[in-house]
Amino acid sequence: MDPLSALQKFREYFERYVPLTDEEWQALSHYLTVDTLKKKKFYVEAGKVCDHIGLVVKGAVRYYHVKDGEEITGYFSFEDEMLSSYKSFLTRTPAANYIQALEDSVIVNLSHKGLQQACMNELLGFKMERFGRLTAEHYLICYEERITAFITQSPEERYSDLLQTGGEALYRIPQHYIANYLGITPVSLSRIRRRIMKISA
Amino acid sequence: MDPLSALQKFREYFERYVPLTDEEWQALSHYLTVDTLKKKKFYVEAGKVCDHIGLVVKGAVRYYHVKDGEEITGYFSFEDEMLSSYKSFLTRTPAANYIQALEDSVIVNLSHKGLQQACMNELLGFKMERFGRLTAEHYLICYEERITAFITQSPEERYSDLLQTGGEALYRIPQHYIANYLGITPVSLSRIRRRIMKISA
DNA sequence: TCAAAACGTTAACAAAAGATAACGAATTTC
DNA sequence: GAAATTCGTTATCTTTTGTTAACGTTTTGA
Repeated sequence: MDPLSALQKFREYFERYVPLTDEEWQALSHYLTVDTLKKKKFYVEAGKVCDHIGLVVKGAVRYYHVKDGEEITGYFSFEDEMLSSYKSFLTRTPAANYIQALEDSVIVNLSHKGLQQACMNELLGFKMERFGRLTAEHYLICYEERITAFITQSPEERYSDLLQTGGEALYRIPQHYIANYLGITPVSLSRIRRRIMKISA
Repeated sequence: MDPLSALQKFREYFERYVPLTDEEWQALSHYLTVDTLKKKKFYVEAGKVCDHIGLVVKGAVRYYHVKDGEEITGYFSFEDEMLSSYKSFLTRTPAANYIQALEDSVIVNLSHKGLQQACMNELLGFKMERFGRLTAEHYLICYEERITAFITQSPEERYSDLLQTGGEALYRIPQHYIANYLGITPVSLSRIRRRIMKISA
């Protein structure tokens, strides 16, 4: 993936929230970098401050925590999704989680400093602020729904729903990561799968 | 609680995120209403669009879903916290949940239309946008942490943590609501409480 | 004020999930 | 291309949770 079409993808993503003039885009793109992240490499590591926010233009990453020496995967970002350890990025405190590339990936990054400068930019400030609000709102809604699922649904229901809504991206993820995502063990997910198989068979 | 000091509380809350001149506050307060919500009355009902966002100035509310005829409590807002059925408010779609007063409450409200007007207001627009972003980010972080707890912790750990961080507000809430909040049944929470009692005794 | 409803706990049993280990298959790595 | 690792499933056993029902207590509301 060449840098120019990567940047173009970022522009398309941004303009889904806030339209830009060519001049504004010119100014904004100044603050962006196009980076590659090889499989298994880290976008963020626990204990370090996450200094950027990015858009996955190609590839996929997983978010995970380490508890009692075990990795627990909590989330994924695929093409056309933002990624960051949001709390760390927003509050400038050390991240509690790792973000690691599941595949060779291409990411368009905006550093914390770059974002600050873009927000102070006469031309861009208002639109950056608006983009930030809409992005935060978007994830707020996603998280709200996920919490609701934890409270109102059984693991089996959560998995069934995920199968319906998850799309093909699901098949790129190892089962035991999905189990973590659902809040259960891999062994338990395997049993749920067998139960569902029998019903639908 | 008189309306003026209720509004003053809203200003203080707002200025924790974005400072205002007296003139700006004058303009903003124009869009606000001070409402009372008697115990058991609804701030929002499932199926209806949530048309406002508010600040709890006095009292407390609970958020709940109804599934298979059962109420499942997912969240609470106490004094000095915002409340809204965010997804419904932001996307103008019917709410999936109820919000009900746990106590007689006083709420400073901003309607969707009021917010829009405030955002278009020459004087206020930028600051409203910024307040919206910071508020969304605040809840984003809260939700992120709650999801992490579901994934990485047992119900017992979640309850222990809640006891430490929850403060006195916890004692105003019936146990079975807390059980729902933790994603378990009231019976299960009762057992967890007994286990913890025995350990600390 | 008094009956009704709501609440928290406990018991008994069923169902589900966690922990651990084993196994072959697939994938990775050198 | 061979050895090592990872992965998904299954089995066994233990622990936890869910379900239902009962009970005394507190709170609510007419």
